[in-house]
Amino acid sequence: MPLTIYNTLTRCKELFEPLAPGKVSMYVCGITAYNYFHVGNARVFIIFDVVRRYLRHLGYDVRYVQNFTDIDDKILKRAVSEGSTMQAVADRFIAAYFEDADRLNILRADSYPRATHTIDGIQRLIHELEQRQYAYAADGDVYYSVRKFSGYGKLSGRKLDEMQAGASGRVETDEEGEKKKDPFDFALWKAAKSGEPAWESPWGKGRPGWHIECSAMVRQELGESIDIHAGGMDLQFPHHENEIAQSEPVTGKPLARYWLHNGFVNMDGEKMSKSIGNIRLTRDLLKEYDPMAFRLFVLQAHYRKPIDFTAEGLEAAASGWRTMQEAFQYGAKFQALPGWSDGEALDQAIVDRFNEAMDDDFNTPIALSVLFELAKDLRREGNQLVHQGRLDLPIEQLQLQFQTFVSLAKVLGLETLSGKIVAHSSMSGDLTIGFTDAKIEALIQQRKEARQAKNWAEGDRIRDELKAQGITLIDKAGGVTLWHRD
RNA sequence: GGCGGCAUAGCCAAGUGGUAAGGCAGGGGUCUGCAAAACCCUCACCCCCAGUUCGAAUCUGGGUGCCGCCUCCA
Repeated sequence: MPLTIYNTLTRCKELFEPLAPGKVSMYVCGITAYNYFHVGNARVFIIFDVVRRYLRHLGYDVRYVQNFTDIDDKILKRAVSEGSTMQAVADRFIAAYFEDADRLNILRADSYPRATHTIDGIQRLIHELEQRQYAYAADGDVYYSVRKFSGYGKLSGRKLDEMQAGASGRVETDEEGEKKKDPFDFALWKAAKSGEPAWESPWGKGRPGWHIECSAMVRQELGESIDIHAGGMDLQFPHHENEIAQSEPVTGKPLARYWLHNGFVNMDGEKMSKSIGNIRLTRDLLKEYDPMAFRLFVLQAHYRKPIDFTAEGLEAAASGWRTMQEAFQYGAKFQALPGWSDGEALDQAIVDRFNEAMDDDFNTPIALSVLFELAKDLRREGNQLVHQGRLDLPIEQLQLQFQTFVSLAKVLGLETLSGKIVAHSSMSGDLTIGFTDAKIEALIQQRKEARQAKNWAEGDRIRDELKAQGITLIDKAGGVTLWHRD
């Protein structure tokens, strides 16, 4: 089955066909750099990272662009309160973005355009809109004339008249409102206020409005028409609607063929918002949870549905990730066994099941169920090996399963980061080194003698001592004791 | 007021006409001096009512409940 994607623009699942065969251009709205990004942002980045990885897996050459908004009222506000500059604040949180995103195993974009580096493109676009009379200058500001664009509302499925009739709580009494010809018109360019960063322009000193940057950056980085444009649900209106309005009258082409929007992350059933004060920063979350556990948490629900962020849910995901980790770790044990070959073949039937799930609008919950089936098999065999010293399945089959597991997990960005996790988890690393295999064997022998003398207390003491060093004993029938490091 | 979404086991979550994936947690068992680990087994008729159909969690109508967008917000 070929890939089908739910397109917000048409409200249908559609067959995915890129503009240019074999190539995909993709733009994801990134952060406004005024703070560390929160878990809702993280969901966006994880989900579209997976979309990108899957497209690659299907053989597409993907060009992925994600912007940084580095001029904005919130950044300015923070700069003022810190006695810093807008650029310094933005630079700091952009650097932080990379630290956090890297930990979540989010692949680097091909390009990260910044609004302040796109001023020329923004001004050119505004100028073109003005020429076509989609924009008008008013006292140093420039506004987009929403009524001019017949397609306005096509993405979010609303009509201007209906919105106006019912807009609740809308206040249009500020001075900006007075300059607009229509309350739904929005700013493309804003006249400079004293003390704020500003750029020279045909309309006087000022700075870009809220939506124009993305239109300009998409055009500059990817061209006039792209394959996929993505972001959170709330960007549908007005942000993406406005992007379409700004771009399409100028280019005469659809801005994007497929519009994808993901559902929100709620906090214990409530919307995450500043006013409630329940914003959860990804950086803080990662102090408590393995980044991969969070990735698993996000991918266990379909991307278009809301997910509820709860401690219980995170714990469940962390347990699930432990299962997968064990499967990864047993791979190393299997590799050392005779019969493990150099091949990298995959189990095609399983790959097909995985692809079938992902082809259906990126159904990651089902894709994960395929991975869990593999992981549980691998874990059982691994345990069998450690506890019984034998395997039930032929090594060739295990190799196939393991390679398939690793390969498909990687498509979802689930990877063990080369032993780092293990190193971090052993708190008493120095002491562990002190316990050589020989010493462990000797202690086990002591314990065996104690137990034969029915000195259970001494036997348990030795077991506890080893446990404290991260060494687990497995007593088997016949007095044989196996052990392994955790 | 306008538009849209959701309601499946203790929790999370797939499934959109053919008799309920998967994860987490739980229960029972084997093994053990006890324990741990491991292994085996086990756990739902899908919010309510009516209808369509040989057959519905899945379609239609009605009801109830929850949520989102319309405002900077992922």
